[in-house]
Amino acid sequence: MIRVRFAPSPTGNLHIGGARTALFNWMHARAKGGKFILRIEDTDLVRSKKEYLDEILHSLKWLGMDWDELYHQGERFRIYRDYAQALLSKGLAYQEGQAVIFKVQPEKIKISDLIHGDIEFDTSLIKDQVLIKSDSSPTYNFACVVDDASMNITHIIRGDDHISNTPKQIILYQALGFPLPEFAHIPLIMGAEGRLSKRTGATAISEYRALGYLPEALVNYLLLLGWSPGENQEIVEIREAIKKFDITAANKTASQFNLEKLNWVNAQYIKKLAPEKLLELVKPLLLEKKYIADNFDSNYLLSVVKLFQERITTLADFADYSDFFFKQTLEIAPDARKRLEARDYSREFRLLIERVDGLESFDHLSVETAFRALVSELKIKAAELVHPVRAALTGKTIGPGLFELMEVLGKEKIRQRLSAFIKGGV
RNA sequence: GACCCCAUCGUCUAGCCUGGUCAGGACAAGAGCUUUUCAAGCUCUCGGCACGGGUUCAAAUCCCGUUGGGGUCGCCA
Repeated sequence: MIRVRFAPSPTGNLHIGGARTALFNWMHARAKGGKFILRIEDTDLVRSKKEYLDEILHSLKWLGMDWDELYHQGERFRIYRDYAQALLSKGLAYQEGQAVIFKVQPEKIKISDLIHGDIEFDTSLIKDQVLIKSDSSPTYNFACVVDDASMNITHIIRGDDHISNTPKQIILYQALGFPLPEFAHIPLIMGAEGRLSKRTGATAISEYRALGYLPEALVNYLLLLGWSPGENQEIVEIREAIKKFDITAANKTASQFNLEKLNWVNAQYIKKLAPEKLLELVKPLLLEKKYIADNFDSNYLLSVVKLFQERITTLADFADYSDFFFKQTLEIAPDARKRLEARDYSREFRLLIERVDGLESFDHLSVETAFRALVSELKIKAAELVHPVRAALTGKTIGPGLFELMEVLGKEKIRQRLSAFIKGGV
């Protein structure tokens, strides 16, 4: 039985790199019918915080990763002490004050990493290792080995940055008489300028959630960083990805996080959504912005959603782009105002209101027919009236097709908004 | 500095193991089509095997070195 683990430390949020490590572990377990174990490494008594733990758990769930077992190192100090005691009695460790320290013997260690192949280390370069600190808490490497062994972890899939911890851990496996697991060190995710940091963009998974990225899209993108489903495939559903996943096929090279590509993946997922589903996702954001109330007409909302589904990159875009459908008083963007002030459109707007009001069946087709008839009579190009009308109705110079949005907006709002720009009233 | 890891378009990657297909795709960028705008979509273009040696009839692919990048050297995890 394959058993893997993700072992976050609740001293910060779940970030992009951690999520990818968790994902590769989870994928490996799910691909091979194994178990995915979550182990909270909260041995740092000072920096570990409950809020971080909650955030990590929530982010993992949001991304769709479920775990089969959950452990907290904070509840296992007794176990680490006992193993340290055993090493003490075997004469493999010594005490220094309250601390227990492992005596490192010089030897050559060779591991066969599932991703990197053979890696050799010389332990004479490693100094004696603290197992139990003076405050009686275990060190990372010690607790990690004791737990990985006692939890029967078969594959340790973790970041490249742990390669140099590996020999330190292997000598502990040997001293404790534990069998060695397989190791797979996956490359790190970098930012544009070196390390991925908050300076270069969002790092926490929760930030991406708030920004309006879909978990499926984020997972898909993360998967593409260091692994490929093959056959030039970019968009891959998680079920299919699990079938194809093979940890030994993961890349060795560090990859750079690229927001543009994430945006593209996210837009692809949004486009694939059923409009009703997109409505559900977008509704909380509109409620939060007070654009709508809880009992808002969902047919109207659905029509608006359909208008924007193909043109948004994130869920947050929706609220920004579609505000004019919900706000009572319109904000006119500077470039839209310029359009409206180019000349006096009072006559055209007045006529358009009349035509629209007179329409028996009101949909984008009939609106367009009426509109085109009007511009033809006025002997102007459609575009000459389209742009100012859009500006007056939406406060923007960009957006969905004018006639489609007019259909959804309705006669009443069209009349109100156009009137606002008619000199001397209607 | 020591030790370790890595090296294909600007970015993510396929190809590498089992040398021999114009080095393929995606994002971004540029152009065009479409068009009432912005997107989307479609078509095209630009652009890469870090460098130097070997091995071989043949090297992105195997070997060595150089350079470059990254990681680690805590009683943090």
